[in-house]
Amino acid sequence: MPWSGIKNPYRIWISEIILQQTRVKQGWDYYLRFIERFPDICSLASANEDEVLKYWEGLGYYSRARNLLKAAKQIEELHGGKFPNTYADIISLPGIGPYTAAAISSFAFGLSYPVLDGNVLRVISRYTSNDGDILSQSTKKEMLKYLQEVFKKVEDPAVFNQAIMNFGAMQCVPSSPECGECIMCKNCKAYEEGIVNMLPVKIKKIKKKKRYFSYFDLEDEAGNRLIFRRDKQDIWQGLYEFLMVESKVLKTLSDAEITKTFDESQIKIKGKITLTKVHEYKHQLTHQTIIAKVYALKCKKIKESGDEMLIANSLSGYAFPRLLDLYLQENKVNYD
DNA sequence: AAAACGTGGAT
DNA sequence: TATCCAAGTTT
Repeated sequence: MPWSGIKNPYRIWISEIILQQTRVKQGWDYYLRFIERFPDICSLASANEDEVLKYWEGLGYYSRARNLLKAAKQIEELHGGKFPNTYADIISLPGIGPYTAAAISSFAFGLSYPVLDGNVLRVISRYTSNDGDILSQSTKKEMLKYLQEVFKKVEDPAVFNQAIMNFGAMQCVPSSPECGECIMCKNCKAYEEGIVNMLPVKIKKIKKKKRYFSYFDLEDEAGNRLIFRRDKQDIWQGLYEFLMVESKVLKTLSDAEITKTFDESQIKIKGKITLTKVHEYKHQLTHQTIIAKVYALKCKKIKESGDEMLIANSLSGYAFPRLLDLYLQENKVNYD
């Protein structure tokens, strides 16, 4: 990994945030680019949120990027720009929870805090044959208690944390681990009981809802486009999109309905709106399925409009959800 | 305390 | 195709 062996708390912080619910392969390039553009706390703290989000574009869980910026500012104000070196100060930063606080505390400062992530949860549940639901608070508490006991004998918390996570990622894998070759099998209770494949227990009930988005990508003859920043408490907060109407059911809008939508949004346009093409996308998220139609529209000129919207000639500085990023790439929109 | 938050790759 | 999973946190 690009960050292995690094002691720089800032870099460890960035890498740990990127790795939250994200595979190394997926986050690798993001880490390199992020570090290059924002090499230290100071450069991040003075950045603009749109740019930070642009560097996060496509990675998902965008609150991570927004919190990164907030935290950098907090470090500037409360800690004089120097990364805090106590667990209490670290966990008080936005975007940093128990796992990340323990990771930074041990990796950067050698403090004795056990990490408890998905890997560790799996390893401990098998090793101790604990069939509690690892998503429940009580099971996590139980396992953390177990680890804290173990940590009394741990000399190098950083090495131990790194080791147990790697062990989970490489040996004690979720499905069909090779227990016969495992160095821990002699003391593994789940192995002894023959229930390795039953563990860990995860009880989750996610109900997926379907949402239907109609996007209107209006471009004028000068190549200007109309975009909006998503600021509501919803998916993709802080990212940009075209004028959008959400509906309960899938529908195809007529030219008249499209024109009406622009009229109602009090957008001033010179010339008639003409439809070039309708693109369809299905986008799968954890808790919802987005079914989107993107109407590619042209007009003579987009005039100044309300302050919630933006008329942009180049879209390269704005972060878009993957769905729209795909659309922009497919249509070779001025996007650099 | 449960539900929401993204995306891509594996099963 | 559907579901699960990945170095979790916030509300």
